[in-house]
Amino acid sequence: MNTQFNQAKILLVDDDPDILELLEYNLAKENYVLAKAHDGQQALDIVKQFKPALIIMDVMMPVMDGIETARKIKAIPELKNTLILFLTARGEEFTEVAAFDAGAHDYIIKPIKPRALVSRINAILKRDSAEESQEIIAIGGLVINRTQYAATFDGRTLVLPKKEFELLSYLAKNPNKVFNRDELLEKVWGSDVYVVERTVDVHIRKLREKIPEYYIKTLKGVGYLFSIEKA
Amino acid sequence: MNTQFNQAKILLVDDDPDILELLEYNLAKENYVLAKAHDGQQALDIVKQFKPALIIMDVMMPVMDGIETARKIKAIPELKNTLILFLTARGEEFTEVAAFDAGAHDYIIKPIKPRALVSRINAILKRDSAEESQEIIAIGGLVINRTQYAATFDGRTLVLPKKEFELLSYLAKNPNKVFNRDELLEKVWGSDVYVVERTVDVHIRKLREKIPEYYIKTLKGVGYLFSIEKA
DNA sequence: TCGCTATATTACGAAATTGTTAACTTTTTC
DNA sequence: GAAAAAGTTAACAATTTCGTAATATAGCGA
Repeated sequence: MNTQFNQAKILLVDDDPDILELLEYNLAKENYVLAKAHDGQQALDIVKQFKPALIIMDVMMPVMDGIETARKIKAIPELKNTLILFLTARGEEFTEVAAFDAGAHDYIIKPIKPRALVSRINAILKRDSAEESQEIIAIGGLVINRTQYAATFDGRTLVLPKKEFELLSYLAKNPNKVFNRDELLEKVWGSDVYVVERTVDVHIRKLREKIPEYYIKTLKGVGYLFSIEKA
Repeated sequence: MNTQFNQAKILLVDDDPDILELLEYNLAKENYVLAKAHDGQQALDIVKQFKPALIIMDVMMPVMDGIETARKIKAIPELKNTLILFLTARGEEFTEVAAFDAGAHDYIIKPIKPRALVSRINAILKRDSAEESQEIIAIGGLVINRTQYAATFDGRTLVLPKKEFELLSYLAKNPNKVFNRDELLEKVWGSDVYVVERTVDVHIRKLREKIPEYYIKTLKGVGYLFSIEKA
């Protein structure tokens, strides 16, 4: 089926053991890391430790229904961004509105067709992880258009050679995240390029001449980080 | 789901990241090209570069509300015809009149139902894009008539051999988009033609003799791009 | 505050990329 | 089938970008 590394964690929640098994069987084949819960309460218990990237959950469950469970999970700050996919039976009284309101990303109508399910899940998780080459990055007056290979700051055009452009793109795409020189070389220069670490400094400096200096901060001994906060 | 090529550009504007993500997920599935903004100001920054066909925007936003933003966008001559669709919460104090006054095409009441949203958007954009295979390309004084295989600049006839004509057509049809030599060879020469990459350079040069030189820009290490902007 | 270490800055040369020209080949036209 | 036009290639020139190293500056712990 699939030989690549998936490794994404998925929590399966359903009170019907058959469904759980069906899901487990099909997703295990895809190398996902799985956990199972039989009801909403159990899901809540598990989720904090397991921290799945995606939760596949039946809407209709005893004890606590899917909507309610989703709402409680979304209320936990560190799990706010967990993806949730609901399972619902055809004709089941199901308020689509309530589901999306509770933070659902999608839903699937039972009976489950394994092929469709798997491709849908692959799609959801691929999008989430594959750090897409977003065509437009906009943050703090800075607009980077990767299609045009052009960037503007407060409307004024920035002249950015390739390396500077790529470096700025990478930093701006991951604001408030620190990268050390090695990481930047790896991500921007590529894993096969062998240059001295200090090269990064020089490019950082050139960028600082073109955008507000404080946008790129130095954390001594740690790395560089893009952030539009002043202090 | 939708397997066809949409390619229409949509700008999403909302201060709630969850809504943005929800919209992004559902529209990306439809192959739209997306950009996101978190507030009105950012939307304004982006819009000039991105030139979306449609803007989906929350009405209530900090910094600058949707109505105000829409008004400013509509005030930019080249964006006058951009479609705008507002998002508004039920019961939100929302003057429909003001919205349409600001140039809105439609509005949607939250919570968002993805299926409905997508079909509504498909409908809006389909209606708008009766786009044929574009037999006439006109941009910045340049008029290319593919049916007649003729081109003029500022009214004067350009003498363009076939390859030059095709190359210019392709570039002008995709303004502000960068292509490297490989892509141009693929698209203009065809996938079965085997010529040296640098052949492109020579044709680019010949074109530059016939239209304002700055129309075709070189991005070192990246490719060529057609743009009528001067700098 | 001193001294050590990490980062900033600068300038310069090497490397990579593109521009330009002209000779050569292929295709088209008459 | 010859002449003209178009297309391709290759060589060399011009340009830009990049990486390095040397030096200056700043931050941090003792």
